Order: sequence, then C-alpha cells, then structure tokens
Amino acid sequence: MPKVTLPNKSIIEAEASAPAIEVAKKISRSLAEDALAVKINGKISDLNTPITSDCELQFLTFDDPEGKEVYWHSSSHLMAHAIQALHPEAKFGVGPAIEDGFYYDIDIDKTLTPADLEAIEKKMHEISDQNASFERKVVKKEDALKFFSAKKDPYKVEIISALDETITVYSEGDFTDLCRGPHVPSAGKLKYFKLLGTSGAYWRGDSKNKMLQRVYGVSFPKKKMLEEHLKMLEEAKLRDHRKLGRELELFVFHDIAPGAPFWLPKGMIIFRELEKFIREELDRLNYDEISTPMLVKKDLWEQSGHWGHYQENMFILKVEEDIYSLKPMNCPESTYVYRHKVRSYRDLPLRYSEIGRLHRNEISGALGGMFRVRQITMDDAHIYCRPDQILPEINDLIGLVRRVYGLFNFEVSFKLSTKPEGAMGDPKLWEEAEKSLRQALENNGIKYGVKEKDGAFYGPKIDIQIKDALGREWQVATIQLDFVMLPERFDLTYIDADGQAKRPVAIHRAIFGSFERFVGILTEHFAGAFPAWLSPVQTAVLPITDSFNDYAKSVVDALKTGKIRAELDDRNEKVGYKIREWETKKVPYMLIVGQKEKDSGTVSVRKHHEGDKGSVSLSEFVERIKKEITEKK
RNA sequence: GCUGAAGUAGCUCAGCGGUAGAGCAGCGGUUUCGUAAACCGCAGGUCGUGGGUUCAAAUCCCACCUUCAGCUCCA
Repeated sequence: MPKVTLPNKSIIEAEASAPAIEVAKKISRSLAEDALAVKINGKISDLNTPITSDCELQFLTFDDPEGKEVYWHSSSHLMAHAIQALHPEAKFGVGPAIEDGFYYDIDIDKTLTPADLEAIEKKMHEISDQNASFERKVVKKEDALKFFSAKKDPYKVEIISALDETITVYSEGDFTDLCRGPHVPSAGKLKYFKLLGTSGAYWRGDSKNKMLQRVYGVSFPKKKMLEEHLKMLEEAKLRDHRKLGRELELFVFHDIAPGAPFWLPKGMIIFRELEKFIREELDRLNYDEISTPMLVKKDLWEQSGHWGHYQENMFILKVEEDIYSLKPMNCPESTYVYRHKVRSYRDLPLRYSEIGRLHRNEISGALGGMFRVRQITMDDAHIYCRPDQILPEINDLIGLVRRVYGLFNFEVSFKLSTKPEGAMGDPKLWEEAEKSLRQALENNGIKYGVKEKDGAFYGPKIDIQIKDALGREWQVATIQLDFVMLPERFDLTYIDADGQAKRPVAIHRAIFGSFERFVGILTEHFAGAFPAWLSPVQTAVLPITDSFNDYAKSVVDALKTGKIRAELDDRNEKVGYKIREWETKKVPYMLIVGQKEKDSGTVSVRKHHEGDKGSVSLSEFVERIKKEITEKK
C-alpha cells in the first residue's frame, strides 16, 4: 500500500491505485468536498488520478492560488461548452484562467451582446446542474488532429500540430476540448459565475492574425464570494480616479492634450505634499537633488542605446539643423552630473535624485486616465556606488520603500528578477549583485518572489508591488542595478584607493514611480478620502447662520495661522446642506459653529464619514489636527 | 496602432428625421436655520469636428478627433 505524505508531514496509507480523492475522504469530509485538484509530488493533477506509489500529496482548494486556477480553467471549459451548445458554428481558440477569473477566445461571426452573455450564463447553469464529470483522455496526435478537424476547430488543429508532448483531451458531457488540465472533478462543482464582458483579442496575440472575441468571466464555489467580488467591482467603479479626480477637482483631462492631465489647484496640493514628503525622506538619506534638461540632442540617446530601442516611444523634433527629443528617461543625463568632475572612491555613493518631467509617446490605445499618461513626473534617482556598496544601498532603499508605502497602509511585496539570456557585464559582478539583492531582502526579513531570467540585460532588479484597499495589485517602485548602460556606455569611472580608475555601479530607482499614476492609485485606494496631511482642504468651518460668520472667520484665521488648510463656508444655506456638501467633498473635518461655540470659544467637530464628535476648544482642535498632519496619520 | 462601444449645458443623463430637455451645480432674491439636500426665479448648448444625404439632421451615411473596455507594447 502506497504511503502518502501530507503537507503537515503526517503519513497516511492509501489503497493501491485508488484515486487521490479517496485519501482526501480519509482525512476529512470537508476536505474531500472542497478539494478541486491535487498536487502529487509537486505536480498538479486531477483528483481521480490513481495513487500507485509512495508520494507527497497536497490537496488544492479554492483558497490556494493553484486551486483557483484549476477552478477558473474548468469554468472556462464550461463556458465554452455552453457557447458551443448555443452557437454550434463557434470555433474555439484558447481559454485559460487569468488573475481574476477566466476567458475563452472564440471565433464567431456574430458580435456577442450582453443578452447573449446572459443566455450563455443560463446555459452554463443548466450544464452545471447535469453535473457531468471531467474525463481526461490521452490521445495520439493524429487522432487528436482528426477529431478537431472533424469538429472544424482550425485553431485547435494549429495548436496540436505544434505540440510534441503527450496530448490530452478533457470531456465533460458532450463537450470535448484539447487541454493539459487538470480540472475539477465535475461540472457541478462550478456553481456561481458571472460573465463580465467581451473584447477583441488576436489569435495568438498577433495583430496579423484574425481577431477573435474574448469572453471574460469569473466564478466562485460560494455564492457569497461571487457577490463580494461583484460588489468589489462596483466599488472599484465608484472609486474610479477619473470620476473622483473631476468631482473633487484634483485634475481633469481635455481633448487638447491627450494623455496629460491638467492639475487643478486642489490636486496640486496633493502633488506638492507628496513631493515635500519624498524630498524630506531623501534629504534624510543624503541624496542630492539635480535637474537635467528636458530637451536634448539625439546624440545622447544614440550613446545610451535608446535611439535604437526606444525611439518609437520618443517625441522627436527638429530644431534648426539638429534632431532633438524630449527626454523619456532621466538616467542618461544624470551621468553628465557624475562626469562633470573626477570622482574618488571617497565620494561614493553619490545619490542623485530628480523629480523630472518625462515624455513618452505611448500608443493612443494604451492611454488611460492617470494610470497611463504621455507626460510623466517621476520621482527618479540614480545612485552611483562601488560594488561593495550595493548591499547597504539596497538595504536603505528597501527601508525607504517600506516606510513610504507603510504610511499609506499598502501591503508591499517584492520580486527579484535575475540574469536573463544575453545579459551584458561581468558575470562575477552579476553573481555578487544578485547575492547582495537577495541578502538585502533577507536581512529585512522579506519573503520575496523570484522571476528567473527576467532582469534587464544590464543588471538584476527588484520590483515592488503594492496591494490597495480593494486588494488590487499595482507595480510601482523598482530598484534596478546597472553595470552596463550608464557605467559602460557613458564611460563612468572613479579613482579607487589603489589609484586605478574603476567602474561604478549605477542603481536606478523610483519610489512612487510617477506622481500621476501614484495620485491615481491613492485616489482609488482612499476612495478620495485622503488622510489629513494630503487632503486639499483639511477643515471646513460652517457657521450655522450668518450672525456667526465673524466667529467662524476668526476660527478659520486661527487654523490658517496654524498652517492648516481651512475654508470658510459662509454661504447662505442651512447647515445640513453645507454638511452634505463637505461630506461629498470628503473633507476630513468640519467645524460647526453657532451661539454655543461662540460663547465658549469652542468648535463642534464633525469627522468625515464618522459624524458628530462633540465640542472641543478651538486651541485643542488645532493641536489635535496639527499632530495628525505631522504624523501623517 | 487594432477590435468594439460611446461623445447632447460645468456634471449625470433624456431626446434618435420636423425650430434642443430634466435634475444637480451656477447666478439673483426670499429665508436666519444645530449635524447628509429650504423656497421662488434667471441664465446656460453651432448636440466632439468636418463633409455628405434630405424640403428639413442631435437623429441617417462617411472621414477624423477624443474617451471607455480589451488586445498589443512597455529599452
């Protein structure tokens, strides 16, 4: 009898050749119920895979990322099944699980409408109710080709023709699809789903190929999970920074400048606070701020290599007889600052920060609100150091990243990208650098993912992702080592202790990434209700009737003296009306003043979203909010 | 750039061949009010831009611009 080792190291004996699900049943009924697939010695397989020898087993449920993937992948089959039932002429492309659900690419003449999606959804429920099991079958290549040719599925035939490995198909009821698997045991496991929309997608992602219709969906084993997910999508729509940006008067877009925002006064306050904050941090960490030209001759880009590889993203213009470009990156120009005099090993590290405005000619279809703009304000920096200084520098950068993102309550995760094929630079330096990056991460007690061979050709990097209040992930900061692009191409040197000229290492890094994108992310993360230190208006003062305007004015003056951004609302409106307005503007505090407050020198405090907080003396309120602002709470 | 959808007042939207409409916001007045919308009135649009069809176009057709959902790209 095979011995099965479970993740908690306990060992269970399984019946010889019994399906894996039987082991789950031995462990607990709920596990057997929730299990979607199983990992046998690390390989994900169907639950009915027979256990023939000693092995390690791990059952996957919807709580495991891999379990979700199986669930969504099976859901995509179910959807294809339903589409085939309703539209027998449809030809199928691929239908994988994605980060947040699944899709299937289909070739069909009719443009699918929301009503079609509803019908497909209904059909999916019918098929799920029949609860047919997913049957795996290994087939010969020629049989597979014959089958899918007969089924008139040219895309499947194309895929099979390119396959060398064992070909498997999965059948579920009367629907058979080419698939590596694994799948959930039966269609009945797939219960709650929603088709979210369609879009065009080229066959194999190549614009030379025919465009197929991609149908997106999402599914869950529990009704509540689906409901929560749909609610989250609704919430995301409400928080859309394009909508909030306009409503809160932060920024607007205009046809006259596609891909570039007009920052409104209130938005600019947020921008400036962020700038002030990051500058304070960098001063503390001994950075030197520089500013380099926005318009430079193309010679620079030829030297850096951008002219050959990045030209299509650059705005290029002719000035007199020369070709110029708006800079799409700061890095090459920072070398001019480094090179303006001879550098000693004692000078290093040199940390040059630059809040530079960059222009990148993103293709029109890629633009989207603040998230993808053509004009980018980047909190950039280039650190030039000796190889032995990599570790402490990376260490500081990780600390900075954590401090900055912790402040906004983002959950931060790190990914290390290692040496790719065709990398340039000294292999020994690569090895040491990767070691330094790993060590810096480990010293900070960080669990990090590794993207093998995903570094740039000029050095390894750490990408930093944050998770916002809705659980959405954003790639923001990046820490990128560079042995080649700046040091070699711009012939950077320093004189070492032995009198020899040596190459420094450059570290490219950004924390916010771009102010535009980051303000967009913050707006959605906070749903427009910024913490006091960022809030464009920190306190609104609301006199109950105009006979208290004078007192209210004195309150505003006191706040302004305390450097608090305060506004007086002395409009001839009822206090309920004013409160409603300032609530919708998401101002952190309202101070309501009437006879009582005037007599006692107090203010009635109302906090955004929380309501009436009672009265305190004006001076106490000033102290409290000042503290909140200073501590960036 | 590609596919699809959309662009009407500052905002949200109705109208879809017969002289442009509502609510909110704005402005003027009345009201002087205690924690999420007082009342009355006024003003505001070459219906994204340019062509075309028609006696007549916001409405039908074509092109372009912009936006959105994706695809693609992200040295």
